[in-house]
Amino acid sequence: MAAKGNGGQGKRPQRIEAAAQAGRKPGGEPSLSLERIVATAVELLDAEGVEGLKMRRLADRLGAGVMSLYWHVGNKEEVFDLALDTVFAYRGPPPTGEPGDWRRDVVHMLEDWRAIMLRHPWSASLLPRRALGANILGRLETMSEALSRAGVADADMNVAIWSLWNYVLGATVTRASFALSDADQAAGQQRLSVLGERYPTIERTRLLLDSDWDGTFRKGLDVLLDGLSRG
Amino acid sequence: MAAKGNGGQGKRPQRIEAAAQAGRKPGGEPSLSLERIVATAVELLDAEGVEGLKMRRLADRLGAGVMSLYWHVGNKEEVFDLALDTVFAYRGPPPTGEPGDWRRDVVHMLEDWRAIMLRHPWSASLLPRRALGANILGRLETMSEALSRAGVADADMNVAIWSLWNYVLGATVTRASFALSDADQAAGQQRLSVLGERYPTIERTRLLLDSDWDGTFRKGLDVLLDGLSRG
DNA sequence: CAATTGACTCGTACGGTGTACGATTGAATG
DNA sequence: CATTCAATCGTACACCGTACGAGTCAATTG
Repeated sequence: MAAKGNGGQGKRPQRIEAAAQAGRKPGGEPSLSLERIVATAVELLDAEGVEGLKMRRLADRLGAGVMSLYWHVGNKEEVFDLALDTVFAYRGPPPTGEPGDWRRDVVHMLEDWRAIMLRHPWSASLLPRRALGANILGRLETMSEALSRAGVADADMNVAIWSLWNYVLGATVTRASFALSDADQAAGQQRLSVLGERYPTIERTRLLLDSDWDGTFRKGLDVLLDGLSRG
Repeated sequence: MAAKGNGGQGKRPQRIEAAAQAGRKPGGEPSLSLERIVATAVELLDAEGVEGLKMRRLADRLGAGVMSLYWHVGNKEEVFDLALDTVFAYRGPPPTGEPGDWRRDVVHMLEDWRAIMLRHPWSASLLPRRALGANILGRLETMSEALSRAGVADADMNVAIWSLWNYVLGATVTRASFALSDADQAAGQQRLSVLGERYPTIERTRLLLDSDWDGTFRKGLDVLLDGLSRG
């Protein structure tokens, strides 16, 4: 009730069907379209971050008036939803290798997912507060199928799926957040000076300093997969 | 560079020290104070969510003028940072039981953390984009110590810490996001109708429907702890 | 052909936001 | 009393998302 959280598409009269026949500039550009808007939104998010996405700026990049966007989009929230789900499209594992290798498939999908979130850091911070789009659901389905093939019983499926899901989401969110907060060196240095006194174990293990994020991610994932497939 | 990401406190001239001697209302209220501001911000966040926190509304609740806040706070971002870290304070495990039970300590802390995030759902969605405050670092330290006691070598510590951390963060973020998006029933129903065709495995395991979140969380955590303590 | 429709674009305007700036208050200090 | 300084607050401004309605053109219809 607090959040508007519009899961399905709204019931605006606009843009029921049809595309591209009227209203192009004298130059001859393809005019506006939902695809172009979303693609540009992703560009802008990549370049400027979540708070850098303003409707006016988006319209500028598209060479259009601000209000023209609202024929296609409804509101700004919807732009976020669409950008998020667009970015999470999954092409599936490469066909090389044996077809039955469920573990390879799962790892590939999760690492692909993580790579996307690291390439588009805004997506990690946006995911928590948006409903799941088709592409995200598709990834869940893909993972469920693979685990089913791996012999995980339906009764244990929820634990398995959510454990993996949570792990990847958490890993990426953490990683993205650290990459950002380390950007300002001054604060980092200041943090270090306090570290030795108040957080001795953290400092000893150099937890925040030279974590091998990729390796750590893989190892933790292995632990999880071992435990889950063992039943 | 995209985000301002002010890790440490700023260098505003205001509020270096001192508190409470001047400027109270004729009534005799304790006037303004950083503690009161942050506490009220948490109240407001609990009641209205992230986008419900406006400086004017916060000032109203405090019976103060809007700009009075800015003597204490710097900007709105800082209010978020402070509210977040305040909420994550940890009192430590209950002293009952044997002192050496590392696993109980770790589980207690993680479940406490998760409970907090579920009680304050905004905190889960805010955590991804903010730097770690003192209380969050404290939790990392507590966990490191417990794992060290458990016999985890320093070399393996990063994997252990981050795996657990990621798991809890992901689990809570996911949980909070689902609680919100299921609030609008209409969209949920619509999603179900599509589910059977496009996502058969999801539907068969009733993944999104009757997940036992608490039980699932515990089981996944056990898998992880088993694997990690085994080395 | 002219008239109508409807997809699409966009300028203007409005209410709401965070906050810069300077005026104001009142206790503490000389 | 005069000065200082912590603290409060009203006004004003730039910027935001977007409601509203007018404008443009291709396709359709008579």
